[in-house]
This record gives sequence, structure tokens and C-alpha cells, in this order.
Amino acid sequence: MNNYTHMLREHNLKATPQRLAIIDTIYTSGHINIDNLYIDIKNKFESISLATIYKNINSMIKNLLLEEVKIPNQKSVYEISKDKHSHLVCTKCEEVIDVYTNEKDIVNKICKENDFTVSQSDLIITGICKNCL
Amino acid sequence: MNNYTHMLREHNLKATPQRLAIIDTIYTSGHINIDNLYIDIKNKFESISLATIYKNINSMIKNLLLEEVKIPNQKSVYEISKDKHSHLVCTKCEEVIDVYTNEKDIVNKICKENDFTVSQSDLIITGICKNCL
DNA sequence: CTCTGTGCAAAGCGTTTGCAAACGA
DNA sequence: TCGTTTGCAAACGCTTTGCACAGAG
Repeated sequence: MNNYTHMLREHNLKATPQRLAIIDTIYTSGHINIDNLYIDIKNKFESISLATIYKNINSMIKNLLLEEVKIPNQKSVYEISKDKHSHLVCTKCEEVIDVYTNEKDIVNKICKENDFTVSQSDLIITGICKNCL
Repeated sequence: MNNYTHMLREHNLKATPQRLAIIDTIYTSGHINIDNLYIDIKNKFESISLATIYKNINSMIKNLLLEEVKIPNQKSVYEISKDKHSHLVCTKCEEVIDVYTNEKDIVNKICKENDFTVSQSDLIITGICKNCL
């Protein structure tokens, strides 16, 4: 039983070939939006329907296997759930880069100052990546 | 000539009653999503159509008078453009609170470490506000 | 064997568009 | 007056749903 199968079962989802293809594509790309996900999977798995992709994305998000990243002025991308991190988004190549940094410090400071009980925080930095500069 | 009229002209937009109502509502509420904006403006301005609100929101964003705030798992809200700040979003009362803090420090650090040229950054903190606790 | 997932087509929903009339400057 | 904006209805595009069949466990 491979890794992705295991991953799905751990999140109470059956391991179908469609789902394995979806996870493989997201995992390989790092971050991907619905359109590119569909295009990519169509290559591996010709008979898949867009509805199936939507249904699966939604159930994987509900079961915490995937996360949606909302980006200003662009479509959302999806990523495999992983440790807390921030995102750099290049407006030229549209690449999304994970950054593991100490966002927590500033978030805790803000929350303390405002008596706010944080459950989630998202830092998205938009600009130009080093390759595009 | 009132304030809002001035504001619109400065952004190369004609001051129509519909637009004044839109700005007034957004200004008064601080942050508001399309649905509540429409409901609120219908009260002041019965004949307005949803299409007009969409058209105006879009042109005001294009002309930098408004900004869209994308929030995880909720509809976007709109705010009058103002100095750079972060957002606290309460998942209970749905209030959005502006926080003027030094997000810049962490953003600059991250960008330096990744050779990334920042043009925009957004920090959204989701949780429970002090009133709802 | 049972329950869940798939694929198709249709429905749904939020947003945008085209157009004639109204309006702002 | 001229160019822009409005309101309506229709169009659009993305996402979800219903259903019969297929497949996972």
C-alpha cells in the first residue's frame, strides 16, 4: 500500500485511482489551482470528470488533507496540509513559495494587544520572485 | 461639495448618488461584503440594482478607492483604501478589525531571505474577538 | 455485500455584459 | 452637449447536485 493510499485512509477517505491522481498532482506541483489540476489529471486519467475533482477537493479539505490558499487577484490554489507556513506569490510566474518563518511572534503580539483568540493566521506576500527579477 | 464627492473625483470617478451611497455604507460599516452592502443600500436607495453595485465596486477597486479583503472560508469584504494594516476576523460575529502594526518587519525579513521583491502583503488572523469570548 | 465514489448532464448561483435611457460635469 | 452611468434582462462561468452505474473495502 503506497503512501498516498495511506494518507487518504488516515483521513477517512477511500483510495480511488482518481484521488490518488489528484493527490499526486498536488503533491508534485506543490500548489495548483483547479484549472491546472484538471488539465494535469486529464493527462494521467483521461476519463476523469471535473465534477469528480470538485467533489474530491471538497472532501479532502473537509477531512483536513488539503488546504485552500486564497490569493489576492488570482484563483485559489490547493496544497497538501503541512506545518504552519507563509506564502510568497510571484505575480509574474504565478509560483507560490512556502516560507517557514516565525509569523507566530507577530501574530501573538497582535492578539495579545487586542484580546483576540487566534485560531488561524495567513500571511500572503505578493511580488516578484528571484527567478523573474 | 462633500467629502465623498471629493473622494470620488480624486479617483477620476463621477459622483453619482449611487456611488455616494455605496461609499457611505462602506465607510460607516468599516468592512462589508456584497450581500450586506446591497441590503443596506437598498434601504437608502430603493431603485439601485445589484449590477450597479458590482460595476461600481469594480471601478472603485480599479481606481484604488476601495480594496477587497479576501478572508478564508468567508466572502470577501470591501473597505476604503487606507494605510497598510492587518485584519482580525472574528468567526463568531464576523466583525473585521483593522490592526496597525509592524507587519513590515517580518515581511522584509522574509523577503530578504528569499530574494523576493514585495509589492503587497496581507496578514489575516482568524479567531474570536474579545466581545464574543 | 454494502456503502461510497464516479461521470454525466442539468441545475444553481454569483458576477458580468449589452443596451437604451438617464444623468453628471 | 458628450461621455459616463444606470437599471434591466440576458448571458456567462464556475461550482454543485441528482442519479444510475461502478468500484473499494
